[in-house]
Amino acid sequence: MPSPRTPRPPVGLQNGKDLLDAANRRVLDELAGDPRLSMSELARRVGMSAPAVRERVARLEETGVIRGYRLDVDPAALGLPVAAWVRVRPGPGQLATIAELARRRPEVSECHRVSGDDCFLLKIHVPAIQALEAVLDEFLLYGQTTSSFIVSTPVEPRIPEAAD
Amino acid sequence: MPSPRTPRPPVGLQNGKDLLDAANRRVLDELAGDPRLSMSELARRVGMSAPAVRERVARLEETGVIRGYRLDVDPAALGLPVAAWVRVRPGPGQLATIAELARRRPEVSECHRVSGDDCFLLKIHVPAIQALEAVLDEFLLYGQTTSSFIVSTPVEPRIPEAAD
DNA sequence: CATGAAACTGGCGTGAT
DNA sequence: ATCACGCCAGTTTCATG
Repeated sequence: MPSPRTPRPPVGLQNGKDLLDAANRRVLDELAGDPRLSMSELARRVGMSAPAVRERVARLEETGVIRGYRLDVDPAALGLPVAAWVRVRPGPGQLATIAELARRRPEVSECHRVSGDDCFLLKIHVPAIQALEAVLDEFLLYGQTTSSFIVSTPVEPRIPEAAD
Repeated sequence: MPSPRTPRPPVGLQNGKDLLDAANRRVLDELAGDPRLSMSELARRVGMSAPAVRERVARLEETGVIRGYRLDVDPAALGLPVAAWVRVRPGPGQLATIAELARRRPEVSECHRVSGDDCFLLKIHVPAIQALEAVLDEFLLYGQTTSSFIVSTPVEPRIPEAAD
């Protein structure tokens, strides 16, 4: 095994060259599979010493490659089996209102500002289809909505890669 | 050891009474805040012993309330600063083709089957706007697409709750 | 490499069914 | 009496300087 002689004091975020060598890619893949891996186990899998792999993970966190760790809770188990994507087109001057409303509404699990005819894309979770009415009603005070129920998820959230 | 255990039938998912008592809610909230909390620290925060809280977390995993733990990687740090939501409307008989293509394409980080005029909603990450062309081209072989660039994310993915 | 902390295991007590 | 749950104290493994 080569000694980890990586001289990289000033590594910019845009310069992904050093940060994404083969070893770090393996670290990310293994951590993606199970973020709670112990450093020792992670070291075993990528064929490095524990301190070495710890240093790499710390570096990935500091530089923002690893933004954080998240808990994946099943909304259905929380009593919210119905999920929908809702596009919202705000009325004049209501942009900030919609964003604020999305933040405040507990049924909203995600909100993106997007280009195109609609300005926002929201992911919404409710106990039953009927319960969507109350949510939509409030957004309709400030704009127009288009709803699509999520029937299945062929690709669960995963780490993207550049094309081959 | 992989963290998510195999789901088991005994406890119905809709029977949230036992699974979502106050203690478990606190466990979920704390874990959502930091999924890498040690069991000891978690136990301290919710006011229980470590083995007790370990048992609760294990149960939440077994019953599928906790679906897993995910690594949040910044696509920009991976050289993919441009993100877009793309709706895809498959041509006749191309439903399965689109789903398979979404799975295969590394730029796709997420794919939902939805109701409405379009059948699929994809999240796509590319190094630059121009690179979207090649991706769209392949999907356009089997259907129509509508793209919206993600400008910002007012609400980062979070755990939804039922309305008050 | 050494030390302190945390993860696991088995055994025991308690309270509800 | 059984079962479900939590605590305690043992050993082993891990994190960190």
